[in-house]
Amino acid sequence: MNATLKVLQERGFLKQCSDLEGLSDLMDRERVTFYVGVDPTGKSIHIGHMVPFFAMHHMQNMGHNPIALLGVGTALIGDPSGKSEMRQMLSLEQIQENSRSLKAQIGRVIDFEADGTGQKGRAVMLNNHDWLGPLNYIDFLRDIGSHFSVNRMLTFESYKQRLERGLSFIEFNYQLLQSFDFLTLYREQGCRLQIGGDDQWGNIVAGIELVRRIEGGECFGLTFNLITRSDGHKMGKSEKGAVFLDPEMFSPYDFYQYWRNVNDDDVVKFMKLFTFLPLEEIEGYNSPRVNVNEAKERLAFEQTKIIHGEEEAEKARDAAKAMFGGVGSGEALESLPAVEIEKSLFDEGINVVELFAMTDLCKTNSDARRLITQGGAMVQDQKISDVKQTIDSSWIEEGELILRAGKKRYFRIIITQ
RNA sequence: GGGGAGGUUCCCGAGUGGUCAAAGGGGGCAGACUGUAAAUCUGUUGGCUCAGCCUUCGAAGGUUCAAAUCCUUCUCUCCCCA
Repeated sequence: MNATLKVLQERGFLKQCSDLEGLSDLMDRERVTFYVGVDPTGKSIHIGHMVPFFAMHHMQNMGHNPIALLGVGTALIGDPSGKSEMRQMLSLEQIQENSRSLKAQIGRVIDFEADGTGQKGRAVMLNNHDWLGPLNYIDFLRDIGSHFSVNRMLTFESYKQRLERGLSFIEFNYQLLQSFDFLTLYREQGCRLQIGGDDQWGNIVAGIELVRRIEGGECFGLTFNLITRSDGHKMGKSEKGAVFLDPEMFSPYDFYQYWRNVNDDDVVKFMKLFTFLPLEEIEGYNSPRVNVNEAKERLAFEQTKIIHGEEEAEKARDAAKAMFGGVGSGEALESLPAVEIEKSLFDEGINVVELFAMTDLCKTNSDARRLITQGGAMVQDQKISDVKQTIDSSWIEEGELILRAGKKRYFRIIITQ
């Protein structure tokens, strides 16, 4: 098998390939241009969306040329694959704004600077609105639509399910548009391969067939395992919602903690998929002699480094160590979420319930009251169980207060004049 | 256009005049157990000046001592027929 494919296989990416042997031969012979699509339906992608990009990273490093295709055009429609509900329609402006932030995020693992003269392949980002936008309906129906059989499409699992719940006509067209993307990239960029999550299998195959019918060209499809957690929870979902890459939406500290707390059974799997550590090194963590917690720390650090940079990763790691190791030192505390409160508020003391409600630890007073009643609230490492407790300036140390909700959530209050 | 079924608290989903802030499950939060894991068990899960009060059951009106439950209009969704 081709060396690049072997890497992907060993790291646990591969699920299906339209023609593994053929693709392997092609990749042995030449630098292959390949693409993956991403829908700019939100301001930030979350970690579950990153799998194909990590795969893409390895492929680029081994000399193949990635195209990250922003589905600005298709996002206006919505892909029915794997979705149980109709998607919300977004405005073009919203989508284009989303696209800008996505490119930066994808840039964390794909090198868009590489020009393809070195070992690395050349990477570009394209936008399918460029060719879907100007499409003429009649021409499209005649040239592309004629190649699709409704009977055939209805046999696809993704559509079958949607028939139960309802499927609008424009959503039904998604497959045609995605196939047209592939055709366009084949013609204009010499793209031979489309990769994606396994939920994209049907659409990818449709694209390959379209290229063969119209251009007689041979293209390939490769899908990756949809990542699941061993506890059955959805990958990329945390207590705080989806694990977004945007630090504004999901702080680097929480990001680190998400990986730090993955299931034992998932650590090695995730290291292979979501870090660039060499496989031999990862295997080292597979041994029962190694403490899983060391492995988790490594996973969390590496992953945070890739997405948020080394500095943030170190800060998150130090903060976590300080918090869970016992006493927190001043420096490490800096990456904890914090709020500034005026000193005067503490002159007469403030009720704990209100204090907690001012932080992100509790949404409302009731929420804070519950936390305290149930014994989960702490101020400066002292358990507070009385909702009437007052916190005054005598609690303040070194100009701050550390609040804690439960075992894992901390919040820093900085006292200002 | 005709006929039918529906819109319930974060989600799914009970509830068909007072005993409903609304069953049950999921999810979340907290506690116990631990390893900052999982599983398990327990508690909790609208808001507030919290033994009391206030706002919720698609929207607006109405009937009633009393409505998520009845009536009217509007609105949205789904299904069947054309």
